[in-house]
Amino acid sequence: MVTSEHTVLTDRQVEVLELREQGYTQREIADRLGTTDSNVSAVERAARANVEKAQRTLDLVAAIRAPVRFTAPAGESFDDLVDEVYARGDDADVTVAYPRPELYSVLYEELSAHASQNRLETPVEVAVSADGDVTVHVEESAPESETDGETPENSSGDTASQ
Amino acid sequence: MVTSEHTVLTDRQVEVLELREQGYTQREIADRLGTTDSNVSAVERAARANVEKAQRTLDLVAAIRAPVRFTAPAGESFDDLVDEVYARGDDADVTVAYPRPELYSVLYEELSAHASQNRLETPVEVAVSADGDVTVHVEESAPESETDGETPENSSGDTASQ
DNA sequence: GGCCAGTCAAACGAAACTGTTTGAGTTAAT
DNA sequence: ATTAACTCAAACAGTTTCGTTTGACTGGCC
Repeated sequence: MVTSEHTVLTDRQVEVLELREQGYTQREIADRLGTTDSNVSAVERAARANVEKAQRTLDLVAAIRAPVRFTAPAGESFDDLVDEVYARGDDADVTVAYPRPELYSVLYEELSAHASQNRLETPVEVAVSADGDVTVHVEESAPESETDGETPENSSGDTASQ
Repeated sequence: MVTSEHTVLTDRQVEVLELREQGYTQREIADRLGTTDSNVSAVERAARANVEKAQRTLDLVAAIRAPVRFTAPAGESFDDLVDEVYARGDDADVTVAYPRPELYSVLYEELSAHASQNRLETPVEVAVSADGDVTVHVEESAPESETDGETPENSSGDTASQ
């Protein structure tokens, strides 16, 4: 029973993930644990969601710690974006760890879904870490709901809310 | 405002971490957010704890996915432990990514706190990943009685506890 | 001594998350 | 058409975590 505590996973989730990795089907695990395959599916899904959250969290703090951070506006071309990465890196005394063609393809690979004709369709947040790694992140758009007029972010009210 | 969602951090925690990284004191942040320095301290502590949890979580799933996993018993010598790592690696067709002296020192560095006179003081869980990385983990504490029984039989009605 | 920056514990209500059940749905193979 | 393996949504009660407040505390530094 590997660990359990001090992680974002529960004991149950670790249990299921472990057995799953060993090749058991959800039904087999359900029988062993005395529950239903539906339940095992749900627990496994929650577990994998938590692992992804953990991964994203580390990406986030890496971005927070990055000495170079800026937002590339929608409409910017890939060429300009590449230029900007190098320029901002210079300003902060950071050496970007990729030569130009490589940086170009790295950016393209991760942004092609949000670009067309070599131009960004949405604003993109760019970070360059202290060791020159370049990371990009696309802000999610506001999720849609039946009722309009959402205010997902704080509106500068000092109302202590949680 | 980098991201927020789909991580293990709350908006507040990201906010504090971000401002902290930019060099503000807790009091300055408290004034800006309209709360107390004590509160900022608490939020920051929770945030850092969550980041550590995220890191540990990824370590855990790496261990779960590892093709080689075994528990070295208390009392085993470091030399035997090193031997065992190579032997078990061979069994699973995994090439350990360290030559002997290096593996020895890597293990020693991480286990010296739980060893004396070149022998383990507690059982240690060892994992070798598919690419040959070796990881160790020391179980926290033994809560209660423990029976061996490794047979994967349905043994009892374990009340679903969480 | 008085500041400054920060930590820690206990308490609180509010919000989020947990595993579980139930029931329906999908996809592929036989 | 049946089965196996799995997904998904909604609901539930129980647990955990959240931010916050209050108050006391530790070290440095002047």
